Amino acid sequence: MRLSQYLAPTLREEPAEAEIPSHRLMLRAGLMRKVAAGIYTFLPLGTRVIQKVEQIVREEMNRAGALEVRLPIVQPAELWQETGRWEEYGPEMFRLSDRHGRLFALGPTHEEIVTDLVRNTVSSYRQLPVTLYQIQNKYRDEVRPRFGVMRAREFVMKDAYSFDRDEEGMHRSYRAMYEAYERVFRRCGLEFRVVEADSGAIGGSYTHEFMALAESGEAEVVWCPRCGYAADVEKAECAPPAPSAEAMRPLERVATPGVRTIQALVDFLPIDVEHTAKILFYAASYGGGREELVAAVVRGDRMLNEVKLKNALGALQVRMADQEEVSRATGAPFGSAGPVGLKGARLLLDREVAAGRNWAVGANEEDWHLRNANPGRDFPSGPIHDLRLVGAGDPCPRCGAAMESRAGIEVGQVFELGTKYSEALGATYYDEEGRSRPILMGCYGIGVTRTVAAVIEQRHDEAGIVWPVSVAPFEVVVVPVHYADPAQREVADRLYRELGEAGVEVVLDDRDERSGVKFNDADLVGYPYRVTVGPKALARGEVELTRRATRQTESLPVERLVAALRERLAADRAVLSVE
RNA sequence: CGGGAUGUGGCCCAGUUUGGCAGGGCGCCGCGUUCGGGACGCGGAGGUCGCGAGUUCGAAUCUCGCCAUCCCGACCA
Repeated sequence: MRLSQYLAPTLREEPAEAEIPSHRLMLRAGLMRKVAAGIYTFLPLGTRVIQKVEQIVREEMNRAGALEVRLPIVQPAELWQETGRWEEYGPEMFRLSDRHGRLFALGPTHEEIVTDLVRNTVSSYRQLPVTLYQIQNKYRDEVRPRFGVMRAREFVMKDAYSFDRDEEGMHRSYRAMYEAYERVFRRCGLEFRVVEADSGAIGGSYTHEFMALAESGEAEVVWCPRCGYAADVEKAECAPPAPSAEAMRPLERVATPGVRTIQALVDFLPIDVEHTAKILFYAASYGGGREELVAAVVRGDRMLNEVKLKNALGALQVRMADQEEVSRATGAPFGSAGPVGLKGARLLLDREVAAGRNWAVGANEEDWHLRNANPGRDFPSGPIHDLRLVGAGDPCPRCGAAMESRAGIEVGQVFELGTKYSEALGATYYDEEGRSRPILMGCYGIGVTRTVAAVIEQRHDEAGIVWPVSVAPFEVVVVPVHYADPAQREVADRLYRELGEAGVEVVLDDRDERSGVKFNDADLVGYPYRVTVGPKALARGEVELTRRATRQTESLPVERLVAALRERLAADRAVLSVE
């Protein structure tokens, strides 16, 4: 491809609307343009990168035995009503109606459609197992689209669904996808961790997330450097606290005028923060409009994990209760609540509070606190749950070593669904004895456009993107310093032609621009290699080969360039290889 | 949905406080000079100042309403 005939509009200045590196660079390097919040047009360069990732995904899916299909984006409401998700999915689903007033959704995911397909086409155990996948746009009307394609409303996703006769088969299918995902992300050059995750609303039992480590990530990964335990912070546990050896001291009521926060309490008494406990009030909803006020007690310096709270309660949703709700139900002034004598809310203790002694807590009375409150003596000793958010430094639940934590981008997730959808939609098969059985399902997603963003987050510098060869839009750019010069033109044209013939993905920057413009664009777009054809080296019959990642340049004879470049590319591919 | 900010040519921004000719840089078109890290000169095109009302002799600027975009939070298969 000749850049003079290509559409790669790079921007000299930082787009005002973009914050994180991948978003800024995708706009600046001419990969995409915004059309509306969370909705983008992909230009030729961006399209090529997406296709590269798609192709890697496709190869690994096919290798794992999955079959590619194309399911509709426009999906009838009836199917979603059958599983109850027409209501459940809420405002995140784009909905529309046709000219007859029939309701449809733009697919945010495809469990309903694919299960409908399978219930109508699969009836015998002989047809199982089967795994179907597609690579296609998905639509989710996110509350807050942000960071470019990181959280978009229209995005490219690979989604796969496995169908098995029994649990064992489901585990096998799951394992196959899990391994395929590891290969995909390794080939894309991502630094990632596979973590245990909360199954959330999708209702499965077993699930892992694939997290690309990056500061801009919206998720947090906690892992143990010793034994390898790794989990999404929403799910992460830590080793249970040892029961306190302290003797219970007598309960003491202390005047604490104006003290409303844990920090103020620590400073005022004074007391160490490890002996303070706080109450967090939540409104838990269980469906059918049933709501309940919940009081969760955790150590003063801990954060509550809302996902754990939700799971402990078996609630559909929890939200922090507001001041007014709390004082109405408990009669306790906000900021002075404590577990001793608390009324009007369901009390839950974090393990750490249950195991501890002599807590400083609110007295349920303005300007008063209690010291040496003890579970079992002064307030109920249960129910006990693991409610706290764990983080860096907490002991590993498996081996006790101090864990580490980093932000991550969720680029993929694998789920075992069991029979949730097959039962709702009546997807069954007949076994060898002619008995009808529900099909066991799994579902597996990769955010393709998000993966592109994750690669950029991990691989960029102040000048631009630093693509790994596997997903770069082109592998090499040939830059004649001054294309109008006949000698340079002749060599540049020849190298461009020979590289193309050798199967290298190459662009020729034949634009009538100054060399500085072309060099800067080459760095911005991030082609892994640049071949510079300039008068200095050319006088010796040489050209320069520069590696984008290191900026290292070597000069070599024109006739050796093609072979040398093929060698370098082969070596780079070997690094990303999964063989 | 709560909080904050911003909307002026394709891009980045000034002008709004104190109402008075719609500006600069980049990019774009033409000519010339230049040519190893975002050149220079000359000439040129391009704007309902987010939209709608209102105040005023006069509104990018003041008032009211709406919309869009971005950030933080809540939310998130």
